[in-house]
Amino acid sequence: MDGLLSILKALSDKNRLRIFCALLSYEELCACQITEFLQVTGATASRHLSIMVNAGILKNRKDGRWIYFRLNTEDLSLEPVINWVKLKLDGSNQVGKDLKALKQIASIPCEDLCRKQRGGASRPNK
Amino acid sequence: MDGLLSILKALSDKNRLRIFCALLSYEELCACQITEFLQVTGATASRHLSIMVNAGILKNRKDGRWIYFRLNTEDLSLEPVINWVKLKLDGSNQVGKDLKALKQIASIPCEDLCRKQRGGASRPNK
DNA sequence: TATATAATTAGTTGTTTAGCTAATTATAGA
DNA sequence: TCTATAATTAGCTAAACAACTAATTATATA
Repeated sequence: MDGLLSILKALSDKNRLRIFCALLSYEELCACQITEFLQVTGATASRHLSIMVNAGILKNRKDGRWIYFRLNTEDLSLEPVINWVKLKLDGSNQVGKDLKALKQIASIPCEDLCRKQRGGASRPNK
Repeated sequence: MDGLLSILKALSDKNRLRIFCALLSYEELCACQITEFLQVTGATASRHLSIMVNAGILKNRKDGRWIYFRLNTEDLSLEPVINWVKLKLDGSNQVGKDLKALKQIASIPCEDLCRKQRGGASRPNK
């Protein structure tokens, strides 16, 4: 029961549910992309992601300085909840807006995105 | 998305998840039976139940002084989550203990149960 | 009609949690 | 090897929430 509870708690926060939905459409997303997507600090995004990883919902992989997150599709017992969320959020206004924003964010290389996040211009200005 | 979130929040509390599971095995349960089951005050049980009713997970019906709660099986979009929870909690130790306790509680008439809860003996002692 | 009582609602308290900034860790590249 | 930097962790604050007791509401029965 505790395992199920940790999954339910991981999904019962709006920002984490938005991450979950984003990863229904994107194979994987970098921490910096999720930070940009949620419009929170990197520390906050990182905490949300670690809650979801600890609950077994997400997996991650490291690629140099970047860490990419994806749904833990290896756990087949997550399939029903994935389908349920898809069913419930079909046509959702919020999801529509989020996917639109993600399309833009995913088109920016992580390097540029991170530069922007630390306050620089969106392109090197030398 | 807000509707889904309210369902997830309603299920992401241990006592409420226990109520949900109890109602997977019992067609309906009275507020006083759930109070006894959770071992909390009636006020606390009532609050949990109203959160679940507001989320659309439960329905209730009044029968005199007693109010009975049941899963809202009319909402077919709840089916996937019901099946998921069943799958996840199959063989759960907690559920086993709860069902055992419920068997005892459900065998007591509400009248006797309520008398016991307000501090009286389990049977009229006149 | 008056009293007893099941349930809910109001009000309070302690705990959990989401967000932030600052500090730390780990990796890439000069 | 040293510096820059992406991510995480630590520490803090404000908001959300679960539990309790007390007050209120609605129903049954003497």
